Amino acid sequence: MRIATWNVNSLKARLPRVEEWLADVQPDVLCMQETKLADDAFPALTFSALGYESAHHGQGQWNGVAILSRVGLTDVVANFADGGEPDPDARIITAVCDGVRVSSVYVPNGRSLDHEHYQYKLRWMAQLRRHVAALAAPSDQVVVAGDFNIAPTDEDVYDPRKFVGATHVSPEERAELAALCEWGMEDLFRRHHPEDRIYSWWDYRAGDFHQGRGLRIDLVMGTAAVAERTTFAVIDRNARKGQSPSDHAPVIVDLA
DNA sequence: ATGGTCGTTGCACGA
Repeated sequence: MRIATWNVNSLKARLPRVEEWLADVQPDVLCMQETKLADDAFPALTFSALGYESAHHGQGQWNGVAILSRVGLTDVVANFADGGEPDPDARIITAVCDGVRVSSVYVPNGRSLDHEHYQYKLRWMAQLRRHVAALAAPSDQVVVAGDFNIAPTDEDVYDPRKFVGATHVSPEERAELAALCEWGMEDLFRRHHPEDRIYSWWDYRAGDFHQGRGLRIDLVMGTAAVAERTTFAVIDRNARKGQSPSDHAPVIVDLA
């Protein structure tokens, strides 16, 4: 099973690139973020014609998450399932695909450490853990994939000096991610690339992509039962090149 | 050293 995550930064703007990429890469499951579409504008028929079932949780112009699958798509849950307050933003959708419970997540950006949105980000990560725990046990096959807006370590940042005092790298955010690992999840890309400095997001400005100035903030987290099945992981930099790319590249993980 | 681009929408703002 090939599972991937991609923040497409507007599915309306990116649909041609996504279609081309699906045909090329042939993922079995794709988690998308920032579709920026209402549910009734989601191009389900386009994906159906390509062989994919889909589930979308959108709100219109901002946010929006989806899961495509050609290996089954059941038990769809939009928003959090922990019984707490629902997120007013469309940032998480969950489904079961061929025995793996998959969540597509778009973690709040945080904006700055002194911004209210940063507190929202920290609360969101805590609720994500309650959501996962409400639906599954650490011994189950569980994947949480998406744009976490957190670089797990300084190895995931092109120049950590430039991010002192910024979001995406703060100890509090990293502690939230570590807590997900303590529950029983692992960064599946890192498992296969323990030392490589490889990024998944580059600012559109200033030629950051071509200058290698990026962050690895798009993650595929998986429980041990999934991690043991992984044979390969890659970040598809080619998808960040060419005409009208997203500012994020897809992360791809293969399971035996 | 600074700022640089996209996407949305509407005539800024979020990332």
